Amino acid sequence: MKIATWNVNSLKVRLPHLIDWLASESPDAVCLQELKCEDKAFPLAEIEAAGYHAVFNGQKTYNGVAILSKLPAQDVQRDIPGFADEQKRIIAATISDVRIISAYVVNGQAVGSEKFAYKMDWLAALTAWIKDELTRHPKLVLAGDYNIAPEDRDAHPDWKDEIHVSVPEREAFRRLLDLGLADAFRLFEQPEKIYSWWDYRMMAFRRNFGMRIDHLLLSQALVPQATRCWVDKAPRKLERPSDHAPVLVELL
DNA sequence: ATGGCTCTCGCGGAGAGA
Repeated sequence: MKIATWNVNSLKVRLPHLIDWLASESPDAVCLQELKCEDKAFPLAEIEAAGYHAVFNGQKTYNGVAILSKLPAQDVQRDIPGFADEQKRIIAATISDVRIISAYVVNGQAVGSEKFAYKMDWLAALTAWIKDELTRHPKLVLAGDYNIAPEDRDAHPDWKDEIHVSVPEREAFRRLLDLGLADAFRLFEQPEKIYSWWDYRMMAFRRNFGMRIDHLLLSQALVPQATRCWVDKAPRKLERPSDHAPVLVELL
């Protein structure tokens, strides 16, 4: 089973890239973030024509998440239960016997800002909810754009103590791992300087001035099933790319 | 080097992203 996460930065603009990529990679499930479209505008016909089911939690202009899957999704959950939030950042579904969550974590703008406080509150609510989900679903994948580079080696060294690499954010990420989740990427030997996001400016992609902020966290029951995890940089090289590259994990 | 992109809404230019 191949599971991917990809922040597409507008599903409408990236649809041709997505359709081509589904054909070439043939993932069993794909978590998407930053759809930037309402549910009524979701391109369901095109996705179905590509051979995928889709469940989605969309919003105009901002945010929006989806799960595409070859098998139909069951027990679909939208948003974090009990957490009042206008922003559409969560969708969860069971595919086969695996609970899959597509999460678009708050950006946070700047350490100490109001948006940063929202990011920390949001992560606390996510962590409490995932703890609960794990009691019901031993096989769980928490996939998405975390807007956190977990360690120094996950960001170009010019980033220091700023948003995405700050201590409080990294502690929040650690609290997720402490639930018994494992960063699939770090289960395997990896080359250095692998990132999943590069700014559109400054020729950042060409200079590999990026961060690894898109992650697939696996529950303990899934860790022994993981055989490979990698970032697919190919779609980032296309014309009009998303600023994020997809990340994939392969499970037995 | 944090600007200098790219996206959305909507028709000019602002806000957000990371």
